[in-house]
Amino acid sequence: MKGERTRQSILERAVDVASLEGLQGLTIGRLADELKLSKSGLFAHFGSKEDLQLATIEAASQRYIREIFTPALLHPRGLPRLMAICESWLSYIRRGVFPGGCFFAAASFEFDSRPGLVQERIRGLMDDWIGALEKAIRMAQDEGHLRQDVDPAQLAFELNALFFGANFAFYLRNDEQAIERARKAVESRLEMLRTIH
Amino acid sequence: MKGERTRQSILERAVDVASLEGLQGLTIGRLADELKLSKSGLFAHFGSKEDLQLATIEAASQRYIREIFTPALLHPRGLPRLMAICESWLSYIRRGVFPGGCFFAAASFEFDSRPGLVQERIRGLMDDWIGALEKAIRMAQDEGHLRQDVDPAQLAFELNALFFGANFAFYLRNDEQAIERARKAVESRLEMLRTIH
DNA sequence: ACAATAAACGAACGTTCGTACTATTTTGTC
DNA sequence: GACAAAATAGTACGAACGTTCGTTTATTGT
Repeated sequence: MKGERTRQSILERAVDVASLEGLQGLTIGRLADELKLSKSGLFAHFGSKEDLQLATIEAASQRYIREIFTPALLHPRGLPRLMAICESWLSYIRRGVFPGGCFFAAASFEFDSRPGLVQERIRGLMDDWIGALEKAIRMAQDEGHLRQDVDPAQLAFELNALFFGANFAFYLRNDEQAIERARKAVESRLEMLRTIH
Repeated sequence: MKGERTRQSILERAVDVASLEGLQGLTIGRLADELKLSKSGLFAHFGSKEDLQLATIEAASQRYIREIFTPALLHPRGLPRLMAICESWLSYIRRGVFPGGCFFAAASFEFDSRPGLVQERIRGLMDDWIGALEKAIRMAQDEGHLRQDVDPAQLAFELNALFFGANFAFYLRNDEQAIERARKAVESRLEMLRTIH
């Protein structure tokens, strides 16, 4: 099937454009021009703008998982894996996996007050992401690496906040030290909650 | 002058709409409809869409300063004032000062990769905000409330990240506990960096 | 090779966008 | 209350939006 290949190439580009201009700034005409496709030919792959947005979110999710999660799973469960996830996240910002910064941070703020299918999907994926962080934290407790009195939801909240903060400072403020600052904050927080010092 | 009054009422509404739909989702036609003005009548107050966006940012900035900064300045300089700023920020989210969540968090992520006057203004205001946080931290050091080896830029980064994280969790994830989590994280961080325990 | 199917195109739809003009109403001052 | 100025309305424009349609070109399976 050639259509599937075309669809994938459309979505790869759509993810990049959306990370730069937002999911609402992602327009079918512009996307078609950039890919040298006709508007109608591109449109036929999706059927509606909302469908295109949803498909773009799925494609971004795959990239996210591939770049952040899969590599981190190679590390042994417990604190090493949790730290690998954090490292992975920060390097994902530095490497510019999405040209406009973290796709999901941007989408989260863009759609946090816009009910609809798009919001629901973003919320679902962010729930998954925070849930995965919490799971990694719980594993670190089970392995005896982190103190038992740590609240996984609390720590996941804090780590995620530092990630978003790094994205903000790095991309908007052009603060080259942002990533280093986030790393330092993550490390000192985890160091404080370790069982063995 | 009646024009100035009209302009202010336009901007008040523009700030609310932009916090919900973004600065690019803020359209002149829609704004005119909501305010029962003609498109051209409204447009005449600004002269261009970009000017409207810039004026909206200024109006949002005034609201931000009024709601967060001015009340905090009533507290004595040093740790009390720094904590008041943090409290003020979190209550500003809970109170829904902007209907779509923090205007500047949203604008920061919307324009972090879109060069232009709007981005420059947002960057400038965010620099001011982080700078104000750093200043409050330095004052707390000068007053002997915070340890001298604290890096103001590092702590300001962390506090701001927790604020943005709270905004994210509260508005997108509907996490009622988000604000409490942020407060806890802020308090434990400040507690750790105090001179006297 | 050929028919069946899938994919892409081009033109047009109605709507909304931002912006430019001109006309009309409202306001403040003498 | 007349009059200039300021504020608002009205109309129109070209461009871009998402979407639909009928047609043409490529690809596939036999």
